[in-house]
Amino acid sequence: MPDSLNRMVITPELNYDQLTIPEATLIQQQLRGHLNLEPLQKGIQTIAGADISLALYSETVYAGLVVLSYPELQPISYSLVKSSTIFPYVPGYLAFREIPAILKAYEQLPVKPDVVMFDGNGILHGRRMGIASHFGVLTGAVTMGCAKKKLAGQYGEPGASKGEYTHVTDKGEVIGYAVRTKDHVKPVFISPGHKMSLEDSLTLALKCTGKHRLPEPTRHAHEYVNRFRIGALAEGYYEVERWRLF
DNA sequence: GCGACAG
DNA sequence: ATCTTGTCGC
Repeated sequence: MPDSLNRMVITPELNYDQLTIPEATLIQQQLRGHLNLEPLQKGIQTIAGADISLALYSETVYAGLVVLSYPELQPISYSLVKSSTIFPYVPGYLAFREIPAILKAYEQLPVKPDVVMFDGNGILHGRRMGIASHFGVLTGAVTMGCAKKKLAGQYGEPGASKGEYTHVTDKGEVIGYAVRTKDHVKPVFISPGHKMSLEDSLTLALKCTGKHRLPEPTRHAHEYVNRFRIGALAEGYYEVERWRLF
């Protein structure tokens, strides 16, 4: 890999805007060699959801992470950062468009979450390097993906009840799951990103599922960045206020 | 060439 | 993803 591209992979101040698709593909192939899909190594006490919101035809992106307590799933802190991107949305290369902004929000967190769940895929990707895996390898964080639509592979329709799931396979290997998180609602696509196993991602996704289709981490993240974009929340790091009865 | 195609 | 209005259901 050319040195110029290698710097793009390890530099804290990422700038993917000038990359061509062939160069981005090379970076994904390089990062793939550092993937770790072994089982979780420690207990989980916090899990964050990461997402971005943007206005149509605008290069401004509103990124954020919402950290939840686990297994209670109550928001305890959040980080919001306004940034910009010109890298277009290209299926299979979402990471190059969203990671720079999400990384800034992540760096703004004084205490990192035990797991980060992305609105997108982990290894459920043609080159096994979706945004969750890309971010994980880049930062060393434990990550997983939860997409609302299938990006790659084949799968059978899971049963209609909440909790039922099927394998998503590609080229003979299981790369994720189609999970029914709510009765009679379209399934979501779950896959490990980094530092967790396929089974870990499925277990965590189900434990993070409440009364909505989307798991609590990404559901809250989506809600927060949208409120940030419309001006209801300001950029910065905050700890959620709570009314305690003792 | 044709169909698929995260956000 | 975002743009949009109403509508059906818990």
